[in-house]
Amino acid sequence: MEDVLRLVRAGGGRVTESRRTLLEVLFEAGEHRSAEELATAVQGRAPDVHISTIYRNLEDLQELGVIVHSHLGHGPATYQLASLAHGHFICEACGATLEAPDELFRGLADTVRAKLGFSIDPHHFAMLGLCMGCQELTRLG
Amino acid sequence: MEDVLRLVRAGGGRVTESRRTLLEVLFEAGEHRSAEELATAVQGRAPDVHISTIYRNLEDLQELGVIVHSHLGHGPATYQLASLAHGHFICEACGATLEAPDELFRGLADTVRAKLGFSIDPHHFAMLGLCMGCQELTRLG
DNA sequence: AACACAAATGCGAGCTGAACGCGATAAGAG
DNA sequence: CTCTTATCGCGTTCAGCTCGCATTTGTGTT
Repeated sequence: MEDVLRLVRAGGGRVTESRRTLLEVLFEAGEHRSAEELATAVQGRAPDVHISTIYRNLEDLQELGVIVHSHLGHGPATYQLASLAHGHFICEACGATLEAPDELFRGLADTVRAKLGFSIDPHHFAMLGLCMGCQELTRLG
Repeated sequence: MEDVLRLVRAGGGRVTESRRTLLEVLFEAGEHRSAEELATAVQGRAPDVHISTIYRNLEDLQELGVIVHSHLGHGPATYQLASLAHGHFICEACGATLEAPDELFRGLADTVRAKLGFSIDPHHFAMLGLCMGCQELTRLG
């Protein structure tokens, strides 16, 4: 947290109440928070912070590499600390979200680097599919 | 094409001018077309077709399994015939799009099925990362 | 060939998620 | 304490898509 504030200042940025509060919330809130959720949480402590300020700060913090956002489906983007980033598998049928340890992607990452020269970031977009339960249902129905 | 029209009728649907024209366009246009692009193409032949009709027909055709849509980035969704579906790798830096043969995902698919019981559909969301050129640039600074 | 009726359409309004323009405010270097 | 300018609050605007509703149009049936 203190490190991040130092990083903000180092980049010519200022540590404002909204920015500090947003960071506090991000550190406490865990994963997969939408901008709207973060705004509500921030406004619980600093009521006048406008949602557009949240969006601007989220963008700034991303540029600093402190946080990342990902898309888990058709809803709003979700934000979290970069250190917590991981991949996701989401069931198209029931919406269940499985978190994916990075090891799972290692094989794909190696293959893609070898064949296409491309270095993947498996976190940004979720990977869709069917969870175990919904595969059963599909098979039966 | 004829098969698709038959399928539409079989499902209680009707073959309207807008629906047939949209299908023609989809068969001719190839891959990665946004709803807006498809609308423009359709309107070249049937000027009164409204964009909301395009969206509704795209949805219906998806439910029939004739087409699929995917998200290649932060812009609009792109549509194409289900038979042409494939995965994508997109460079976060320069936007380059690489198409991914399904074999690339086989290893991941097997691992994920074994470990999580989850059956992946690698087409829906693109996978981000860095292309060869942009990796070089990043390395150089 | 005409009918009836649900499916589909055109149009406009509405919705969500996000970005922008602008004048006011305040962080923090000197 | 002052001055510069990063940041803010607010309202507006945008993109992408969805919905409600009156009207039109396929299509199986007569």
